[in-house]
Amino acid sequence: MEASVAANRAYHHGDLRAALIEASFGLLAECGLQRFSVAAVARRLQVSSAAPYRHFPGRDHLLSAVSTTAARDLRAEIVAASDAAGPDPADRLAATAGAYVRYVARTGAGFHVIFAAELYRLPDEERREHTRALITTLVELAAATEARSYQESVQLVEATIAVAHGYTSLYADGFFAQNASTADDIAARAVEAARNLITPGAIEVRN
Amino acid sequence: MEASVAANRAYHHGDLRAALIEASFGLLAECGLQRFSVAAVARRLQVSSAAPYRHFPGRDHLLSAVSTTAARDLRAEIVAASDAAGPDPADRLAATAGAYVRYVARTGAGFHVIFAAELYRLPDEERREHTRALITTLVELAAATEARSYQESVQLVEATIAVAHGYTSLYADGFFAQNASTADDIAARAVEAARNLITPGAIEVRN
DNA sequence: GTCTATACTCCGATAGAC
DNA sequence: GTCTATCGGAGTATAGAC
Repeated sequence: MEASVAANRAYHHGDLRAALIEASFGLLAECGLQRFSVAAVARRLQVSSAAPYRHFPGRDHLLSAVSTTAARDLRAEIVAASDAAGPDPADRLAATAGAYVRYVARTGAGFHVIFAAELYRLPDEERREHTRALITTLVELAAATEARSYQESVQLVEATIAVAHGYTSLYADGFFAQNASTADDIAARAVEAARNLITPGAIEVRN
Repeated sequence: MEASVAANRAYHHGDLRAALIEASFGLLAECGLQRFSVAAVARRLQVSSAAPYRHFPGRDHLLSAVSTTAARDLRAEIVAASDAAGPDPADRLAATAGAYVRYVARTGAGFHVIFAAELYRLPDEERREHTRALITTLVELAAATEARSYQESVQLVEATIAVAHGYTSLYADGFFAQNASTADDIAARAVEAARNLITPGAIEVRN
């Protein structure tokens, strides 16, 4: 997999396929999914616009590979963040919101890329494995809280992801620009918000 | 404002400008901001692709007009929803999340359109008035809760909007498609999540 | 105020040389 | 495996007829 030859004089790359995937993240972080294009990725790597088509049949297949990588890496960072959050199941689930915000702020590839509508019809088994694993990990973290049913766990995951994705999306759209907030600031707020909504039971104590 | 002449035989419209704005919402709801184009709106109204440029200098100016309308209408629905939510300030603020989800599900124009990055440089005073009014309304609803400072009110608004926008965004991306959830279902979940995170103080009671 | 027609740019994708 | 060259399509925007 890795390019064993240090210097690759021929044309540009030893492993254009991998370089395309990596460069796609940079493009996504800068321009978003909307303006993602094969031509732009090729420009970024200073190869011709035709070169990527030797490695991917089309734009969507490249995006599918990006989705696969993102699902794998995001899941790893979520696991790491929840492990670092300590033993409380609610803290562990809330930590995933922070991991999500930081990952997407850094790479540009969030759920809108991982589960992009244009990928649904694309039967990429590797991608589906990784996205399934990501969802499974999240649901398990939710199930460890006082969630009473699978349905409730799923809805808890959805709420947590919604918070994280909402903050991320608004951050990417420059909504927090006037505050000069960093990604870590936003991540912290997302964790706090997620933590609050994970334990609604405590609210009943008010009465 | 309204087309007083019932039938307008000449070409296509009595008020193409207004028709363009209205049709833009439909396009946004179906295709999203990403694929929004002047040409597509023109097609939808069965006018030539050149016609819109008699009313708007370019794509961004049309989007700015859409943003203005969306900010005005969304604010009105938020006010109505919070008034319908009763006297509790937390309930009133949480209701805005539901109003947001329903409005965006119906029209396709959320904060990503109202505060679209491409509009920042466009000095449209009418748009800025309406967006300011929208934000002010939200912050006032937040200030009515036990928020202790302006900064805390703003962050409460941000959290509420993040939840609503996150649910909306995931809904638009088809994330809840397998559940066959309706927009009202999602809105209800957004309200519940928002309600939970607005009163974090109750959590302290656990200890 | 809307039309037709057109120029320009960008992207997706393919053909064929090397 | 990458190149150059090219086609077809879509979008932005303008010019000029009506």
